[in-house]
Amino acid sequence: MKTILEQISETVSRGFEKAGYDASYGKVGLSNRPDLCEFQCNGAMAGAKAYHKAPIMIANEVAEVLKDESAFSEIGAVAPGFLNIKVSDDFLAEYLNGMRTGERFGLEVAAPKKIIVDYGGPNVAKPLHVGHLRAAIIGESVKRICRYMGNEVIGDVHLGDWGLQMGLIITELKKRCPDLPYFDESFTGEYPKEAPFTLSELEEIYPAASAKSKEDDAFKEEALEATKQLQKGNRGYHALWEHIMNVSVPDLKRNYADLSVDFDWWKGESSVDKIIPGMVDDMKKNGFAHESEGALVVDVAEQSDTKEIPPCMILKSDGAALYTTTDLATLVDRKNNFDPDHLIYVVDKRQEMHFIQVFRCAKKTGIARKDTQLDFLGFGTMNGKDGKPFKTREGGVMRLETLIADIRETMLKKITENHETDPQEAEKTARIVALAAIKYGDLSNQATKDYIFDTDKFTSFEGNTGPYILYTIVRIKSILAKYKDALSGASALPEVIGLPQNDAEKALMLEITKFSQVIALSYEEIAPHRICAYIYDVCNAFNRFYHETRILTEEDTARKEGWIALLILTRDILETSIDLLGFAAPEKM
RNA sequence: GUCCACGUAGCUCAGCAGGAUAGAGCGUUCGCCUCCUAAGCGAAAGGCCGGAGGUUCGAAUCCUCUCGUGGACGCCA
Repeated sequence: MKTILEQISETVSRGFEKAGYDASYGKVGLSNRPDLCEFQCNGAMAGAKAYHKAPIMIANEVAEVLKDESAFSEIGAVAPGFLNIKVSDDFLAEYLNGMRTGERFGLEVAAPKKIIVDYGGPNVAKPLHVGHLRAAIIGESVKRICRYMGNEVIGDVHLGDWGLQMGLIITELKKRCPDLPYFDESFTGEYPKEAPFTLSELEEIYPAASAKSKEDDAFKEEALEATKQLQKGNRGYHALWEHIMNVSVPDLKRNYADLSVDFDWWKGESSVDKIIPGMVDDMKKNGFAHESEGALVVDVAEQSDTKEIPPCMILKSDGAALYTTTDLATLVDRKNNFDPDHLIYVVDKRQEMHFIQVFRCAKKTGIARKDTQLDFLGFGTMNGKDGKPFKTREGGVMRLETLIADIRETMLKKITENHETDPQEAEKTARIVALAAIKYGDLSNQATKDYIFDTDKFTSFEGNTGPYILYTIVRIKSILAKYKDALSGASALPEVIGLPQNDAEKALMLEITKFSQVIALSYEEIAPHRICAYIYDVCNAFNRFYHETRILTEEDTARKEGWIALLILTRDILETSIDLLGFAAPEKM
């Protein structure tokens, strides 16, 4: 089904043609003067020059041609040359009924593409902290949007499980427990099945080792060497690495599940390690890679660059792989396993340079096809109320679990304050609302900008917040539930949406019609915040309508049934939209 | 130093394939519950869209310069 703007534009374009002008001037947009009209066309002013005619004359002629058009209840020319349009009730109701019966509410999708969204990047052995929140939330939403648009989409967590942090942990462990068999080079037996550390010990070991390496050069040297040994296949180190993974990954999975974030692939840097030697050889053989300052690099600077782009480093001067190496090898792996048309990296925007290098190198060396779309969606920093990076009161990095627990507690308090509820039920609802508060709070901002994580604001039921959205959906559900209860036996819910009965109802209907445009735009721009803005508009329109209309007590059955059908569509649109953002609504709250 | 992003109401943010009077929310002030969840709705006050030029019939939106803030600039990830 064509979007409402497309349909109206087509009609107006025909009008321009009939009046003797080029059809291209008939493009219609949303009105920016809702007090005057619902849709507007500015084509007459654009065409004035070409036709040497006053814009108002052109607009008048077009309006005259279209004055009997059944889709419009009003079309008029206004100085200096605007065409102001209101759609007819019949047209609007017909459009909504088309949405109701159409797949994806009439949203048209293009031929499916294969897309990989890379949006995790947590390091194993480290607990998730608030820095991982944005990647998870934005990436999950992007993945769902891509999928909704009919594409085949893979979400990959892309674990940091192969770099220096593993060497650091191994080295620190060696200092603490040198007698473990993993450090005995002559040991040939089987290593223990149980890890020599617990999760919380592991979480303590890494920061300790990291801190040590910053002060102690010898320790850092050792860690670098251990990293290299691990990558070379040292048996004991590899066994330790497996322990680290076995202890850490289940915990990561649990944390992501808590956020309703899930990945199709749990691959990591380690899973592409075997690819690296061959890839590097190819780059050398084909003349892409050369030595520079002891390291192996590929030049990626281009003539048109306005700044210097350093070469893409493939191997460090000690021969070890690094970030770029594994990212490139990952591209090789992904091509072999999935052959994606499009890759989207949801990563902190400070890593932009790195990805420019990787993308250019991949294209240049043929690791990515020339027509593969490589996108870097860099997100901004999550700041505290003071405008500085989000920290705990003590100034440390806050664990993600702690943050989520805090928000849940706040929500639980609010829910129990306002309503008497069963404690278990309240707990469940609090979890759902808390997730909405966090995710909506993040996604309603443009991803690329820094934003302020304000707990008080996000958990509020007032304003543009997750809880307000859920509250509105619950209101709708509540009416539908009551309506259903009153229905005799197995009668079906009414389906057909009727003509709007008042301004508030028409306004709600008009908001709903924007669905296709909004989803398509948020997909094109990879911009979930567009969906947030849309949802908020729909909720406001609904609440206004709700306030003016007594639905359940309406005596005119046809009217009432039309409203129920409209509520069902509103609910479905809202629930579909929040699902694209990565959260859901409860039945009651 | 070079390059990039951002600067919109007291605060937090939309709007940026140029259009008619720049929008929300919070906060402030004032109304509205015998009625489907008042966790709601309505209204008021609050702006030289950082500054200066330019392109255009028309600029918050495009271009140039300038000031301010943040970030990136080869062996961390």
